[in-house]
Amino acid sequence: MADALEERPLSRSAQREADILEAAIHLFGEEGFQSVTTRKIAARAGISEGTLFNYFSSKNELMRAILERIYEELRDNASVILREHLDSRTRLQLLAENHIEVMSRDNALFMRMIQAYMNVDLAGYTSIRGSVLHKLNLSYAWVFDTTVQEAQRRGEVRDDLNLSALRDLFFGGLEYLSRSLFLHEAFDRMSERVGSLVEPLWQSMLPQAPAEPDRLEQACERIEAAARRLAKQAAKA
Amino acid sequence: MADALEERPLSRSAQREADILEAAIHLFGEEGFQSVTTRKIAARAGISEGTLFNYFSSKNELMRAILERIYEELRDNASVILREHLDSRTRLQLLAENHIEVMSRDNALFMRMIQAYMNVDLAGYTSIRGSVLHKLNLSYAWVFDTTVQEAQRRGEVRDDLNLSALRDLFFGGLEYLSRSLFLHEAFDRMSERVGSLVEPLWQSMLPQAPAEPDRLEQACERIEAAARRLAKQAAKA
Amino acid sequence: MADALEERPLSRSAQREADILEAAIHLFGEEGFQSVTTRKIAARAGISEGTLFNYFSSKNELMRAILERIYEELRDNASVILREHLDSRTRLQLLAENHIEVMSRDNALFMRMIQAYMNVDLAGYTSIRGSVLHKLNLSYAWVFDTTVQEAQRRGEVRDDLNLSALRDLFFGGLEYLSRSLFLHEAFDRMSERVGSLVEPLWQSMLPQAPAEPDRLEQACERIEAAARRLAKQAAKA
Amino acid sequence: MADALEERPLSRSAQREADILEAAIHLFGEEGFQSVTTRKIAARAGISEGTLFNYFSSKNELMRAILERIYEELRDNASVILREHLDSRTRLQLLAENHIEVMSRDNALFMRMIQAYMNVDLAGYTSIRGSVLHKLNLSYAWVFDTTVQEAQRRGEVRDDLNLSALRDLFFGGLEYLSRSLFLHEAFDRMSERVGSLVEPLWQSMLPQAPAEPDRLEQACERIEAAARRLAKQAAKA
DNA sequence: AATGAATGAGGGTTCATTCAT
DNA sequence: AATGAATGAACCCTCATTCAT
Repeated sequence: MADALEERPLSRSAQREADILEAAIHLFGEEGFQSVTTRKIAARAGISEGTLFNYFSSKNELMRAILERIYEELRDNASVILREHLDSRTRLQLLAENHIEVMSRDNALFMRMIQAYMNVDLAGYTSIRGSVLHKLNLSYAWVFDTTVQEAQRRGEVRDDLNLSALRDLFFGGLEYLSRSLFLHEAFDRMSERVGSLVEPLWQSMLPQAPAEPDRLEQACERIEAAARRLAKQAAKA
Repeated sequence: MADALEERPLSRSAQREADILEAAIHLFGEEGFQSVTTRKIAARAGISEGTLFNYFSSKNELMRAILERIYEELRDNASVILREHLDSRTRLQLLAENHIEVMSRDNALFMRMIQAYMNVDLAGYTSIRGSVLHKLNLSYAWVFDTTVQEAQRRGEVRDDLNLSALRDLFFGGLEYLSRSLFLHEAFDRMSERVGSLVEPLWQSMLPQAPAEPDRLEQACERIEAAARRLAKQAAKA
Repeated sequence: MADALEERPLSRSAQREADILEAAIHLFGEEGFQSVTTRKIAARAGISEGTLFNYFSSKNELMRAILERIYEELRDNASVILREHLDSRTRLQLLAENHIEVMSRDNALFMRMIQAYMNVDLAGYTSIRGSVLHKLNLSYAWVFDTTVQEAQRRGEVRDDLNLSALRDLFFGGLEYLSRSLFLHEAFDRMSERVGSLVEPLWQSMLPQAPAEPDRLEQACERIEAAARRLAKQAAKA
Repeated sequence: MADALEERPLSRSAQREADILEAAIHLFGEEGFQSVTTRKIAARAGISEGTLFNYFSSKNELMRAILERIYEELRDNASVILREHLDSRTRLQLLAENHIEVMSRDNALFMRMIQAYMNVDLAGYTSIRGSVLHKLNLSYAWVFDTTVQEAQRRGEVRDDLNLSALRDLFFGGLEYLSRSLFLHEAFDRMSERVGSLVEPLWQSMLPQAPAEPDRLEQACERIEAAARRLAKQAAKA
């Protein structure tokens, strides 16, 4: 009893739930969703198998709860980032770093849980649309949209951006980068790698359509030339 | 169509193998790798369960064969694209469209098989690196690198591109786009969506650092000036 | 009989375990290890197949448990024999009878389990040496060694016996005798047959190297001569 | 064709049969009866799976054929030994050595085949009695009986031997010795070990009940001494 | 005689979930 | 609330044997 005195004392059942989640997160990360049995989870959480199902009605539900927590954390971190940093470029960089950090943690647990969840969702003849995962994902992806839209309001980036495409590039690119970092165990250079990824995206968003100046010059000159010729012909006529 | 007409009939065993693959592809796409049993596959292929294992030594091996064939197809298509189109921008667009098409086919089978395979790889004590999947992936990702590098040789794009980051953005972005199309069953507008995704990438690769707004402003003014002149002359005429 | 009357009822799970063992022993004895399926065992024990694996982690483990129990029984019986009987010749006889009894029971289950276990051991990459079976065997064979060594200390048998060879003859001979009894269903004369087998062994252990007939003849004559002399002197007296 | 010219040409089918047996013997010895599949045997024999069954109607039949050959070899060797050696003690030694050699060969193939065969026999609800194995065994065990009986006729050993018990001791002891040698890979001292095993058996067969000569001598002397003392006392008296 | 593709009836084992205690 | 024994359907895979060619 005494050892919990200093902390906000979780109710017994809240503590149990936390224990189960901790155990599941650790084990899923270590061995993968399929390989981990509810028996192992219960054992690591220090409870009996039956009790586990008093807290989470199924193994899939446990997975869902974990995903929810991770998304919640992603959102919370994102809020802090947006609150503490005003510069849009910095915001994107930090959002990306946070995304990578959370995805890679616990032996890439998050990535693998998402994959497992997609399998479950599809296997169960459930449409992905309307699935819990989809909702979580939407509510989180919103922070990217917000950031870009605010940058647009400030005039930092172009107005005619295709937000959906940029979002796909951003999160898709980060997922691939995450796999790459995981593969090569190169997390020490994460921040730099993230920078390399965000930079081209950012460049493409800047107001100036990167046009080939020479071509623009030439185009202007051609129009002017045409105008001159027309003027001459008009004069002749 | 014509290219299949002349084919000699497959040998009995080649036909069986094709039947099994067809059945597996269909079922995996429909219900997911885990949910499909070897019994179901055998039943759909019209053979006994034992026979299946004469052709593919395990269920995982069957999955591997499917992945290999899809990667092979991706590479073949990519080769044709590179051969028939010289313009780098067009190449990227077509490579992307091909990627999406193959990924989305059969109820997003490919995407899901990759995920399933990663689970298998991670669950075993095999490192992903050095796994079959990784090799296939590498050999295919090479076509993107090649395309960009040739564009660099031609001077179409900058020399100092971060190839790895662009690759992650390209394939990662396509994967997310693919999910999105799949979700909204919006494949009719696929080509356009791909264009929206490739465009910012391409822009970021162009040699020109984004011009200052002033230059564009000036160009517009010159064009408008030319237009005014033309208008006046027209009025005279 | 009396010793079982007072026993407290087995706990539920201990009872289940006993049920499973009983079922397995019976079936293995009747049909052989390979032919008996876990399904059959579970059915006979009145449980589901899954439950069986809650008690014994594998079919092989079940076999191991049976072997262990039989060896334990052999050792226990042997201890009682050694405690209750001091005469070495009697000890050997009773040890042999006990061995035969246990080996022959349940349709020669024990003999066959050992063979099955050796197959398992050899098939796996485990060396027989160091295997569980080997340890059990060693700890039991020890009672024979002990008996002989005590006989040596008492001077009943020679000091220069080859214990290892005698042990092989003892247990090997008993195994063959057991097969023979089993074959001819001649267990009613078991005790007599065991005696015939132990006798030559015992004879070979006795201190006296076989004397030449002449020596024995001479000794008898000398004794008779002495007796005659005594008889004469007695007559004088 | 030409390559078989110099040897007594086996008919093609005889050669095939020999190939199959060779393959089976090698594989059974290496991996055990159960673990070896007919596929492996066919592959090693250089024939197709189907062909194997033209020569041996079942896998069990193949095992039976192997056992028969080994027993035949045992008998043949035994005949030679009896023909070439007249001394009974030497005969037993050589018979024993031959037995061990054949049993231990090919990774203890023979021992393991016998075990496998017993399982098959029992599993098939066949009585061991009347089984092929039993007949083979009987016809071979006959050489031991013959040897002992001839020794009895010559008067080398006692007339009242229990032949059955001695046979069990002989073959049973050899089987255990064989296991022991196999276990400790101590075949270099085989001949010596066999001697240690045969010796006590032989001793027990010798006509003279083994008595300690010294003790007999001493006893006689004591009796004589006692007689002398009595004589002296009687003389004094 | 020879082939080898096809068989198909199980084999042992797993594990999320339930429910009587 | 907590337990943990019991479930049982389903899993992937094996392999001796057959038989059309």
